[in-house]
Amino acid sequence: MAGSDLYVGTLDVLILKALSWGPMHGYGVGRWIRQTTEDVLAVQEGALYPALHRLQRRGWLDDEWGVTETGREAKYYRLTPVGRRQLRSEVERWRAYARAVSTALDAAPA
Amino acid sequence: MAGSDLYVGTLDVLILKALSWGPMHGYGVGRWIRQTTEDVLAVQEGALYPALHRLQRRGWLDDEWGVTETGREAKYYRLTPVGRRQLRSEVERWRAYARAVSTALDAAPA
DNA sequence: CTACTATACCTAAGTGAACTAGGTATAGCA
DNA sequence: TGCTATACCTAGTTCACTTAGGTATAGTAG
Repeated sequence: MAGSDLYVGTLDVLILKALSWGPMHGYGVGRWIRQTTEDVLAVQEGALYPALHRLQRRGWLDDEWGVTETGREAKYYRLTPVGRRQLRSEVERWRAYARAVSTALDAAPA
Repeated sequence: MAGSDLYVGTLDVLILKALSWGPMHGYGVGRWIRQTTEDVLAVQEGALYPALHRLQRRGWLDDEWGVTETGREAKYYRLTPVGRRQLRSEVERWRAYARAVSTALDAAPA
């Protein structure tokens, strides 16, 4: 069911943030998200790879094939300057949103 | 564009929370969300009314026609016991999710 | 040598929530 | 008389995510 795991729309900012640490391949982005959220967010590959392609189409990412530390082929993604600006704006959007929702949910009843 | 305003999936918990204050009509739920989030979230009616019907179909809400303080007909929604349990679980889901994402976004770079 | 797991990539089909963009009707006010 | 706010609604569209597969290789357990 759509939305049973991710709140739809929050994946992009997580991908951008992961790549702000430096170039990373897709599988690594998924691992980064899982690890930094302590398994709270487990991104399905069927969501992850299309999202990477989408962000690249929008000009937020570049890709380049490379080789991992363990000698495997992997496609490395890197933030473009536009992607970096997008990250800042998406982080701001998330913070304002999370603050607003949390305030609403913190109000008195139930 | 889908998701340009709401993170998809967060509307349900906001509706349930609004109704935890007591019975409220749909238009009032929209107003409650807008006001308690200080206009950060402005729910479109095309999202709000279908969501109310959806939650009712799931057995989380009851409805009853009534009259507002200003003498207008309005459909009042009320949480069912199941809806109240659902609210608690959705609030927990939101909190865990928001905590996880915020932690990820707070990490060092960019 | 054989399985199995983890790594690393991918896509097609389906779902469904939200957005867009309309519609109806009434109360109150200028 | 017209405008705004209130109060309800839905049809059509979009598109992110889930489900459910697929390929291929490195490393390890048996």
